[in-house]
Amino acid sequence: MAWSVAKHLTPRARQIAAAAQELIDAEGVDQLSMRALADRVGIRAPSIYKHFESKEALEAAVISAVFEEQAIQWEAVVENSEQPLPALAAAYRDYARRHPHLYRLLTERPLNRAALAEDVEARAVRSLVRAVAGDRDLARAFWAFAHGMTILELNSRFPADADIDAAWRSGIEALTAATRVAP
Amino acid sequence: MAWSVAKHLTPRARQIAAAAQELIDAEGVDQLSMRALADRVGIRAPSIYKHFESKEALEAAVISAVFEEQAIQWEAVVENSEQPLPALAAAYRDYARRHPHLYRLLTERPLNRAALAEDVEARAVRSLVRAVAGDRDLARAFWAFAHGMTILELNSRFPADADIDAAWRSGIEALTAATRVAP
DNA sequence: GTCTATATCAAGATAGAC
DNA sequence: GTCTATCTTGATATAGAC
Repeated sequence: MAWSVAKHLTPRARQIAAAAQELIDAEGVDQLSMRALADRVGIRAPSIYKHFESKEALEAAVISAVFEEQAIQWEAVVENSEQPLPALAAAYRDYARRHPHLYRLLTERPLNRAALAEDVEARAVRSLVRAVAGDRDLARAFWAFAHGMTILELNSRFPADADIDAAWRSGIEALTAATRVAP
Repeated sequence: MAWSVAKHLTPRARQIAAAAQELIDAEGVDQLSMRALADRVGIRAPSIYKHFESKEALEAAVISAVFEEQAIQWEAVVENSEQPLPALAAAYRDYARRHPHLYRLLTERPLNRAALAEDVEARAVRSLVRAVAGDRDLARAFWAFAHGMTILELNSRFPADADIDAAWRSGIEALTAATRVAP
C-alpha cells in the first residue's frame, strides 16, 4: 500500500482507510459499508465519522492511495524496459487482474478530483505519455484501448471462446506502429 | 424503439418495458426502481410483478431491445459506407452520446446472457466483424478502443483540455492501417 | 475516540382483497 | 390486472453518554 500520499490523515484514519482498501480489494466497492468496515477495524460504524467526514471522503483517501500505488508501478515498468508500450500494457492488464475491484474503483465512476490528494492523477498518467514519446492523442487512444480490453474482460463481455491475448497483441501492434511513424 | 425482439412479451409487458427504457434513458439505471417505473406507467409498484417475475427480468427485456436497436443501426452504417470502420466508430460514439445511460446499461455490467432474447448480442457484433474483414482479434481490439474512448469520456476521465476528437482519429488511423495490412 | 440508540430513507418483493 | 398494506433488508448519518 502507498500511503505517503495521505500526509493529512492521522495514523488512525490511515489505518481505517487501509482497511477500507482491503475490503474493497477483497469484496468490491458495493460491499463497502460503514458497518462492514467497522467490523473489520473492530469498532462500531458511527465511530468512523470521528475520523472521516463522510463515506465519500473515505473513498477519496483510498482512491488517492491506489493512484499512487499504480504510478509507482508504471514508473518502474517504463524505466526498466526497452519496449515501454507493450510492457506498460502488460503491467496495466496485470494490475487489473490482480485487483479487479480496485481497478473498477478508479475507472468506473466519475472522479471527484477536488477530494483527491494533489497531483496524484497526473502522476499516474505521466509514464504513459513518456512511453508514446509525448504524443498525447496517441496516449489517450492507447489508454482507451487498454481500458476497454481490461473492463470488457472483467465484465465477461467477450465470448467464451475469444482469444483475448491475441486481441491485446493485435491492438498493441497497431498502436505501437503508429508510435514509430509519428515520434 | 426495437421491440420485435420481444415476441414472448404481452402487449402490456412490452409497454411497461418501453417505459423502463425511457426512464433509464432519461435518468440512468440507478433511478430505475419499481416505484418510479410504476409512477410513469400510472399504476402501483406491486402490479408490475404481474407482468415481470423480477426486476432482473424487466431489465433483460430492455437490454435485449437496445441491442436490437443498435444492431439495426450498425447494419445500416456498414452497408452504406465505403470506409466502414471509421463510419462505425462515428456511429458508435454518436449513440453513446445520445443515450449515455442506455450505453452504460449495455456495457458496464456483466451480461446475464441466459435472460436475453436469442442471438441479440451476436447480431449487434456482426457488423463490426464485417468491417474488419473477418479478423476477430482486430475486431475485439477495435471494440475495446471504441468502448474505452466512449466510457472514459462519459466518466469525464480525460483532462478538460484534452482533444478527444484527435484521440479518436489517432486510434482509428492506427487500427484501420492494421486492417489493410492483414486482410 | 468509542459506545448505544435512533432518525431517516429507500429499495425489492409478497399476501390477499377486489 | 390492479389495489392497499406490509415485510424485510440495509444503507448513511446524528445525538448524546461515557
